[in-house]
Amino acid sequence: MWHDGRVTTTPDLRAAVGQATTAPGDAGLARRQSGARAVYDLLRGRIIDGSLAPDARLTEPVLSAELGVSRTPVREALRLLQAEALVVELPTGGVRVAPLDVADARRVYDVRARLEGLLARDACERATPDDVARLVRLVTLMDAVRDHEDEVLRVGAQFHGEIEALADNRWGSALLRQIRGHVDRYRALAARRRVGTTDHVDEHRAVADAIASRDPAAAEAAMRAHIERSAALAEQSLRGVGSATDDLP
Amino acid sequence: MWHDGRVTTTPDLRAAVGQATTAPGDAGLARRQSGARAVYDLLRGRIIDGSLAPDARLTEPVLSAELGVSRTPVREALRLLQAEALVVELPTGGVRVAPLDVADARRVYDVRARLEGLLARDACERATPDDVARLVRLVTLMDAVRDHEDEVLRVGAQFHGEIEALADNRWGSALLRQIRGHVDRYRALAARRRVGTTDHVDEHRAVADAIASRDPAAAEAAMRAHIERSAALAEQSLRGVGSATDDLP
DNA sequence: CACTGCGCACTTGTATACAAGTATCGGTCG
DNA sequence: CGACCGATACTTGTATACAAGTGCGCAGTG
Repeated sequence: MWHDGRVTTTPDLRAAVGQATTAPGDAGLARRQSGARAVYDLLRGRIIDGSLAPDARLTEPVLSAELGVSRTPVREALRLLQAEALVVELPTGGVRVAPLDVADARRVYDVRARLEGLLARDACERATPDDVARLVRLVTLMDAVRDHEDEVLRVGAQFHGEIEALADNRWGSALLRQIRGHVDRYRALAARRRVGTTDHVDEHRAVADAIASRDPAAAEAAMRAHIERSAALAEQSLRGVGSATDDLP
Repeated sequence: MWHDGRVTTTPDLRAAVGQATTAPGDAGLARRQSGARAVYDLLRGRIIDGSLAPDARLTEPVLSAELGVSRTPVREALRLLQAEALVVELPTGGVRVAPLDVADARRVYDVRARLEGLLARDACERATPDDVARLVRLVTLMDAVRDHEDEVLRVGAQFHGEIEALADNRWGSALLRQIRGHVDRYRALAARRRVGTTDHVDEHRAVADAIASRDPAAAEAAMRAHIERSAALAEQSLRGVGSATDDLP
């Protein structure tokens, strides 16, 4: 499955398009689920989880046929993915799934560290006492579930989401969203080979404490340090998985 | 012209499409100048320079007619602009030129400061003695032309481009490109009302010195400080131009 | 005169048709 | 047997046709 260039197993693709991943939380946006969006969501998920292999060529006609839509929405979805750099343009004009360059993962995390650091700073400058209390509560909760890694991850995501919401920084959020797909992709790749873990609880607590102390610079530094430790861990986990991405010449 | 929602004057639009802004420096990329790209370049330029007013509604049929191409490339160009946030989606599905929110300019510069800071750090870690010499030479050149503001700006752009090239950080560059249009847009808006200037020469020299000293953290800090001073200047210049953007309710 | 209901014109989203360029594969020739 | 050449099939890019949903305006009415 990993090396197969096409959409394998063909499971309810046509069903997925037209309904797509309708997250229950999106109650606010009553968007007309344009088929292009559905195709985009589908392909994006498959690229991130690896069922669409790196370097796999994606052509509009075969995607059209397999998904049961015309080329138009497929084309639009591919352009969206291209803007997100999840697919790269071939010299001839087509696209292929972006290669997995493990060395580049570091770069993704570097950028993420700066952006999330900025958001932490902004959050610190805007947080009300109630907000601070909520962050502290999340850290306490994380501590309580610290033995269940997936729970820790879930609470962690919630923590970061809270920071992002507090920051209310449109540009920071937009750019973070731009690279989130790649972060998730590397994370999915490293998931199988986790070699260790940092102390998520303490690192998050450091961020929360800095915000509680109303020290924006400290908040930024703590968040940045946290992401950079995550980066080091991911890098360590990824080292050696190159054997699973034998696509580069 | 400022308040007119449509493409005014209609000067050689059809001529522009099909040839487009073929920058002489783009010799490396022998891209088939797809009409969609030409439309994108054209609209992007008009949004940045203000000839397409903020909040102006852009509809595919009229753009098609005025540019002499079908809706397909127009649609694609609009989606690219949307991904870049230079146009925003209307609830009904159409798009309009992104409003000019002066308060948001600060956010753009904040993000830019982090990204360029990261690039300066990376550049510092990779620069060869020759590279350092080139940067120093640019600062010297900037000093020599310090009385001609446009020349200073030109050399400054070259300096930043050199840093970016040295950094060789795909993600930093990609995200920087994402917001460059907005930076240019605010800069164009502020150009008419420049109220002062920071000492570009000294600020750039600080960056070059840090890199020459092989101090990545200092390079990052110097670049970040430089951008933040530019931000303060732009903010100051922009204050009061709200009268020129009387579009919000 | 204000309000309500209908109808039109316009918009986007999708599908399909057409043109042009390119890589590939087979055949043929040296 | 290898290399070159031509034709074919496939790709993207563009144009056009069709369908559906939405807002706006106008007329009629209380």
